[in-house]
Amino acid sequence: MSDAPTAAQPTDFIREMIRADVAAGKHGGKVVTRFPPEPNGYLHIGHAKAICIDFGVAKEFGGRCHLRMDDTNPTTESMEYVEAIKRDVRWLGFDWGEHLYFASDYFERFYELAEKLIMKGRAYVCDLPEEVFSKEYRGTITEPGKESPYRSRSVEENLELFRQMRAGKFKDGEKVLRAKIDMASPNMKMRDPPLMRIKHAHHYRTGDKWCIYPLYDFAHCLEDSFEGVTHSLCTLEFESARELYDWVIQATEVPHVPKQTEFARLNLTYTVMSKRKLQKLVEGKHVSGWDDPRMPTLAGLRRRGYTPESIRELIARTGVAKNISTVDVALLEHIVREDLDRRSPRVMAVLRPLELVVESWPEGEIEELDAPYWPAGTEPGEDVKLRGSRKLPFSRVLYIERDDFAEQPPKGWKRLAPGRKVRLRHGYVVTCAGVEKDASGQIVRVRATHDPATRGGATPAGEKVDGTIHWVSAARAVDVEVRLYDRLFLVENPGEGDKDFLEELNPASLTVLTAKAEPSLAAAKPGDRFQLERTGFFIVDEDSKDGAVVLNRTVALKDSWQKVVAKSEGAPSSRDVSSKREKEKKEKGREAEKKPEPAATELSPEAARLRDAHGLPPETARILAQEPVLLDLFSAALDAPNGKDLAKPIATLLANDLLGEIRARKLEKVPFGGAAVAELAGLAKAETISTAQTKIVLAEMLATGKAPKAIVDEKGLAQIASADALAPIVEQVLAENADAVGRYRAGNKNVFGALVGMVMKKSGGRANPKVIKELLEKKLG
RNA sequence: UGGGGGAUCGUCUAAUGGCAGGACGACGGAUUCUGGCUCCGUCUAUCUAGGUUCGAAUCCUAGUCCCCCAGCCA
Repeated sequence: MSDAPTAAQPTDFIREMIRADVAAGKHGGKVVTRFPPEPNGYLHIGHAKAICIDFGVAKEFGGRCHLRMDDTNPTTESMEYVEAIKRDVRWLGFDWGEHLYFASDYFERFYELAEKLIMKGRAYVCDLPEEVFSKEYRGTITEPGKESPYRSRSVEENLELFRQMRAGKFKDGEKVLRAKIDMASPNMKMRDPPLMRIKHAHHYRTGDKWCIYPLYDFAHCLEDSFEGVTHSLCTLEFESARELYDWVIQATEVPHVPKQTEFARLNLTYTVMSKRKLQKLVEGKHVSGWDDPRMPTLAGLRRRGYTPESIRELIARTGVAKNISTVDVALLEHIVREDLDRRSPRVMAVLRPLELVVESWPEGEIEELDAPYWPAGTEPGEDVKLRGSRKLPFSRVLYIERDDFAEQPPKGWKRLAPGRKVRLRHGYVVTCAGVEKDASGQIVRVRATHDPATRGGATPAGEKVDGTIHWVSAARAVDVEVRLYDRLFLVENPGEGDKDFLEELNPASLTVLTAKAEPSLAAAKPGDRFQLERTGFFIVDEDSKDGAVVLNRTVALKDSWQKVVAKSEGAPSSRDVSSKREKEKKEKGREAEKKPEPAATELSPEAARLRDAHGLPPETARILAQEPVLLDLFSAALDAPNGKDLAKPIATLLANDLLGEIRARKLEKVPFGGAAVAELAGLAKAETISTAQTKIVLAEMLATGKAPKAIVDEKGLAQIASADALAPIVEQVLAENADAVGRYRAGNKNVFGALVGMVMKKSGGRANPKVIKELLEKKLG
């Protein structure tokens, strides 16, 4: 993390794409990204993912990343949020340099481009009220919409009306500027989407200068273009907006063309991430504010004691992909413990005190013991201030944790109990001599005697203790407020199904205690971090005042004893339950899938004819019959000299290898004829080339239209089938991969394929796999 | 349902026709002046069904399930 060397450079589909773009010299090899929040709320850990990706890739490719406030909606935004966003991005560890931008600075340019669209006849002023357009004109996902009666207004009229819109002649919603695209588009976003709307509202930056404001789909792509953004990275829900993004760029004829790419947003278990839900938590006073330490906001996480390094590490470890996923918060907790372990000096505090009287210790005597801040073997990070050790007062009356004493200890108990001997950490070994109870039977005091030979907690050779517990001197303890934070919700996915997420709040997400702490803690300042031994990692809260320290628990220590206790109580953890449920659901789904018997699909007459005439597998026949391009090629190929004998390989070649290409590129014809296909099939049949090579040749044919034989000669693809030629390569591979050979001999038969592959690679893909196999089998016995 | 995306251990993710790998987690053990840290071991996966191939998570076909889009929010 902070000073640990980062593991391998992260790689993912976005970085791969950018690497390819740079290699191809797109945008002169430059990379410009942007992080574009709307300043209408606080950033949360989901935004952190976008920030890490946007700033991270820019840095990795030697480019730059802009921080841009996407402030096109005057009614929701404010300067307070702008400042909060800047603070949080900086805290996370990123720097935008001079590149801070505001969409609101581009309002005039948006307006000019809107007029341009009107003049090109690609936008119009529409008078339809919102609900009318939505109900009567937009259509539905299955039915096309119909055109607005205002769609055919003249350029002059549109221009005049649009200027009046700007001049404030109309009320909110009375008119809107629409793109003139296609009311029948299968993509709802393309059905004449609104570009500029009327809003008589004060904007926090432009004041009352404007009463028309651009909408996201019009503004965002242009902002990217204006700023020279090359890669506009956003989350998955904008996938269907990409077509419109490209339309606006093309229609406005802006010189710079950015490209949008989408990735999956970050979700975490046991929390909510949507702005709407977070707002409800704040407004409903379920939390103390946007920076409540239980909130997934960056401000909340910071106050909770999470480090920016730990958050960046979470993003790095969870990766970038397009799968919609929910990361287990246990991973974040693991990462922050790992990080805090090196940042947090160890001190002691007793959260739920129980008096322990050391009867063998003289009344009134206090001894200062030396206690190291760091356990042996733990290397503190560079930026920690507290090193070495501090003094710990030992006295006759101490406090220990109530949980560390049991009158009737359960099996496996490693703490104090009558007659048991434990080490008081850095203190003395004590033996429990008895308990005192009040009238109600409550334990109020534990009595013990100490062993003077164990000063500092040392145990003479051979001596065993039942365990080690933490403690503080009652005479010298300082009171500190301890805020124990736990997960905000009881369930992994709050609000899942039709549940109300507020009913799934964890009532015990905050416990406030007055703890007894060792005296050194009195000097703690806000931001200081500690590990309270055997309890958890804590940070000193900003609410602390002189003499009144407040500690927030960032994360508890792992507690394997608690797990034992929970298990003996027989309560399955919620995780077990939910994963079990998942599994059942999955199995059910599979059963349901299996039920319908594979109905023998009826072949069309044409497909049946192909199957019968050439002995084709039904599936292949069906594909040929329904794809005219393939069918033409097939019949032409049959007319080639050896075509009739190759009917089946030709058919599979077409249906299996060519079909995908045709569909992917939406080709209506290919640059070669049936004879070429027959020739290719012939080459494969004669084992002049291998099946894998067939695909390479086919791709080349598609690209250049050259004849198969010519391509094989030109690229030197002809197969090597001679054992004499291949034997040395096989020998070499075996010699270089002794470990793989070992695994094969040990029983991992899959290694065989890998060895074939290695020989293949060494031969430039030209070796005949059947011959390789024979050679390998002979060698490996 | 039209369009656009996605499906790999319980979770997240890798493998770009050639040994299904890593991390978290769970379980067991070693070590320990924190039931922490550290170390060792074990567990668990390619949505289904066909096809192509010497070889398929990856290519082809058909299906299943999940997500997004019908704000004048972003």
